[in-house]
Amino acid sequence: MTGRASAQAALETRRSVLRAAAELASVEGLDSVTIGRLADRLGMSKAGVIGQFRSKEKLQLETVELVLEDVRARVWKPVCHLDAGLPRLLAVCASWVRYAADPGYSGGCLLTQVTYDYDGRTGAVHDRIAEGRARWREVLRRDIDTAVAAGDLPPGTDAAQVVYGLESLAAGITPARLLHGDDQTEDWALRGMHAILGAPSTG
Amino acid sequence: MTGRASAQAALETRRSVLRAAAELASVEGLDSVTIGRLADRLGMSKAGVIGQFRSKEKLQLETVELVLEDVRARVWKPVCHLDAGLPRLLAVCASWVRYAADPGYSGGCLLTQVTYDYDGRTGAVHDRIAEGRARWREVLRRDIDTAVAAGDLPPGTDAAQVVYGLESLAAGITPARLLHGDDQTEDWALRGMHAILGAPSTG
DNA sequence: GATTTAAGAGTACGATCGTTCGTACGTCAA
DNA sequence: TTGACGTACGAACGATCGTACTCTTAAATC
Repeated sequence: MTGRASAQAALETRRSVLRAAAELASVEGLDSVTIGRLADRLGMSKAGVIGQFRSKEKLQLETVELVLEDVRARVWKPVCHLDAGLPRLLAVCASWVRYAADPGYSGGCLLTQVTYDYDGRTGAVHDRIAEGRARWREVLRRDIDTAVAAGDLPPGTDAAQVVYGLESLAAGITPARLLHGDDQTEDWALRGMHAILGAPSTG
Repeated sequence: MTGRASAQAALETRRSVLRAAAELASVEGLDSVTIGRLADRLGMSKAGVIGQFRSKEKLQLETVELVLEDVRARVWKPVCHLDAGLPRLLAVCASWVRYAADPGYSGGCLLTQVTYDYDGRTGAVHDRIAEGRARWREVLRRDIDTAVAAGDLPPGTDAAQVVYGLESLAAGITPARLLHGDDQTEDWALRGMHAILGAPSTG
């Protein structure tokens, strides 16, 4: 059997490695995260870093898993208890843009970064990102359909088009912030989302 | 003096290197473009590849310059002769999304790729991208202001917000296409832009 | 036709990449 | 206390990175 204290210490190590990997990846991209640099940054040996995972790709995948969980916890979880349909959609948009504008990584929202980085590649990371995004789209689409059924959105609304607009506006926050220093990105994105959803934007 | 024929051959080499670099960068990102892989792909030696440029960063910068020129030629140039204001804005949107949906690189629009890749970094590539995007924003903003003055957009229109919406919708095309295989991204983006600009979307 | 010039090949350099090995140390069960 | 187990280390592997050099070769100028 695995010892308890050592297992907990190992878990602690995993988390610190993943946290460092996420921070680094947000700035320079997921494949600029090298074992050696992580080892240096953490004061560990390369073997100690990679030993927790079995390969670099596994480490990358776990990093993706970490950020997906982070988004789920900070964007979806605070609003999932609300009434399905437009109310929850508006709340999702608010927490979404808030997260994107202040994700806790110095290189901006890591999910956006990895999404645009791996969209054109093949492999496990691409597939995982595509799957995660597809699920998120599904969540949004369901609430859009509910809103249409409730009469909160016009009948005949193209849910896919609405989803596209929302995710594009959310993803635009990071480059606007980091390339131009825009500090109103959260407002811009949220107002755009409200326009799409037919909600009045309070000044 | 530089010979004419050899200089032309060298220029040919430059272009083929840059074209290969752009194609590779669109898929795997600008810093996955290594001298060795370019040399292999082009059937050249590493020295022959890098000899045209003085360092890898110079090659990266010239690749960025190439794609900026490409966008200018294929997005802006076809519509720049139109009347300033809303007419030209609508035409820009059309050629913009058309370009983003079919940029000629197998990894999607390279400008979008590099933008989201380097937004959080420091260095010459980041700075050049930021400068290019700032100029593009300026072009858009001017036509928006003209449209407002002409009464084609409501007075009090927030030009920065409109610009943000347009560039976000354009940038959303690539991941939607490549991650989910969406083939209606051009429509989605264009309709979203028309909604922002208050133009009716013809079905 | 001889001289000059530059493009590109070839080779090598030190650094770093991801990965694998043997080993030392600490923790648990027996 | 002993034995088994797992963590993390240090060292080393072959491969590849960007760059710097020499050398060949072909074109341009005289």
